[in-house]
Amino acid sequence: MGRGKIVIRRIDNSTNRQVTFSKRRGGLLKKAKELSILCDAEVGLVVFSSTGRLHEFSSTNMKAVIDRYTKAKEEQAGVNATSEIKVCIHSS
Amino acid sequence: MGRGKIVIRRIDNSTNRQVTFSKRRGGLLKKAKELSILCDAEVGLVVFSSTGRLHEFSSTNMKAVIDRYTKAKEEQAGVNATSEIKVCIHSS
DNA sequence: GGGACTATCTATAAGTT
DNA sequence: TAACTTATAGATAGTCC
Repeated sequence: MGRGKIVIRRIDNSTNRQVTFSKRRGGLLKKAKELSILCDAEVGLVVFSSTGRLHEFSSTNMKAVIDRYTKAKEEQAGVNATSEIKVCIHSS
Repeated sequence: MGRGKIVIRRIDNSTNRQVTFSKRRGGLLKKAKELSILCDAEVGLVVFSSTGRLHEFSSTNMKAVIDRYTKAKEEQAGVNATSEIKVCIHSS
């Protein structure tokens, strides 16, 4: 978007990269917030700039999102483990 | 964007909410990826739909992002603790 | 570094099949 | 209901301060 089309690859010029980071980070955080409101979704977004600075958004609080994420992943792993067990039983 | 302007509030109609969620989730994930590439940033994004389904993007891997986030937060807390100690020393 | 501007590109709301 | 289409709102690249 903007005056010219750009290719999605690392911006070499560090000044331009910083400016683009600042603009797009704002846009991304805004859209994350909009999604959470419009669609009643729980969203957690963490961004570290190339200089190591942290920026974040969470619709509730980040710890809650991370905990929920971790649990969801554990459950997924559980399901996979179960299906692997089933596979073992079937193939033996 | 689109044929009409919308207000950012929860979409009541569940069908419309689901359609909008699907579209905007895609857009958000894409922009998160673009930011990470263009600006050499580390990004982690977690989205739970209102029905509880998990969607995610991470520029490296989510565990690494969460660990880095946790450490950054601990350091922030450390800095704050230090300044509070300083305040105590000064005021005593 | 941060705003303001604006031409242009992209995302998407609404409509259609 | 999910795709596909299209008109339009919104994001942003380039620019100047």
